Amino acid sequence: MNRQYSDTAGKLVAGAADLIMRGGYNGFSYADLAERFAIRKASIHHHFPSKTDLVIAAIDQARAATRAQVAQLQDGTVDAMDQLLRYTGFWQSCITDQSMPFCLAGVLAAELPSLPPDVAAAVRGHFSDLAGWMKQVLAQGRAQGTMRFAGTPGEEAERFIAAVYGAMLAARAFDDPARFGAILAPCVDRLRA
Amino acid sequence: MNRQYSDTAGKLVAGAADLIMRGGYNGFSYADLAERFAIRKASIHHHFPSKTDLVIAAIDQARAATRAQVAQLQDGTVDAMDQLLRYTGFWQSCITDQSMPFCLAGVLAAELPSLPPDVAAAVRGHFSDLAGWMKQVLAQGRAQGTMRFAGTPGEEAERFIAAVYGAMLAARAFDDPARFGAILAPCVDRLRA
DNA sequence: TTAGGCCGTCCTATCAGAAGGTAGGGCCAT
DNA sequence: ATGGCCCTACCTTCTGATAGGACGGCCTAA
Repeated sequence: MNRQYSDTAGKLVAGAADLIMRGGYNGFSYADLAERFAIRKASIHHHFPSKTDLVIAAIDQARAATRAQVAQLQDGTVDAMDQLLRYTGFWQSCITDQSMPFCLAGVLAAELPSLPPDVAAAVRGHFSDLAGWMKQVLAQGRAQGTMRFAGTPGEEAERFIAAVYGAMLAARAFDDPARFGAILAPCVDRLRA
Repeated sequence: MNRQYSDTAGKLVAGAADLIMRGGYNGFSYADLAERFAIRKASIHHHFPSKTDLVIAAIDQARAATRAQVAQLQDGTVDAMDQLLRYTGFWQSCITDQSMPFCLAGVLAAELPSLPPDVAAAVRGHFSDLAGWMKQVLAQGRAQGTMRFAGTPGEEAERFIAAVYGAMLAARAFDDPARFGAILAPCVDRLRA
């Protein structure tokens, strides 16, 4: 469904995502990307006419990947707490091996007010996706009796998401990948029924 | 001690800080700043020869302001829990009235890997300051018997800081200043003895 | 008192390089 | 022969930065 991209276009999107994770929207240029893939700037413009097209494609790809991962977890065989643990574990390993040292949308969210409107909308879309999924997981956990928390699943989802992104920022600011898990562990434990 | 700046230089630092909070390091230029204060770009270079000088000055000013605020709270008349509440309350009001919609160092932390090394060092310095202060507040709160938490004050400080920055990011991502306080309230309550 | 020099501030003018982007052509597989 | 892909060759605007000069305030020496 999201394989409308040629090999090159896919490579470019992935490369853009990687650069954005490290330096944000204004932290990379077509020239950077061109150098990385030994291609000309104009060729990138062939696939993505403007920079916002490229960045939105990168965000959309991340959203699609998340949706795919979520769909896989939602076949009913994985219980709510495990879904949460896989989510945080996924990020822990990405941060540790530096393959994805930060959430793409997280970096962009930090500079939201200065982003082109349609990029900003895509970023907000990602957080909306994420909040929706997590709310559902928490509701399921409570219904299954494996989770316990005060307030609504929606409120608790907001809090947990904030904790995840705060932990990411802390891991980056203190230059210590292990801090991500150290910060989140008690948050997860607190949800245990 | 930090009033080595002329009026103009101070204005410029404040303006730079404001722009960075909204768009990050690469999200503003000397031209933006020049236009805002109806001054020429070259005049800014007179005060701050390079962009890193300017940005470091902005971070240093923020750190100095924090230190001053902390020193005021540490005269012994304000108990630990109140210090924490004033800290979060300060940010809540800044975010709500958009006067300081995000922590300067927080935005920069998101793009840390791509920052000039000396800017990155200043950013890490801010987080180190903050962690040191909060650890001390938490230790004091526990000693006074007004706070209770598992683990060391240092660990708990890391978690609380992560929660604060996560809440900031959530407020920005969901475009809802009230979310900051809503997310932090339970974190504060949890510390109450 | 005032002439001289100096310093801090801000200016005009200019620069090299990077930014995002466009026009148009060649090559190759269908 | 058409369409997709990538190229060379440009263009414009922005970016951070420099050189050098104008102006004013301030201190000092005559």
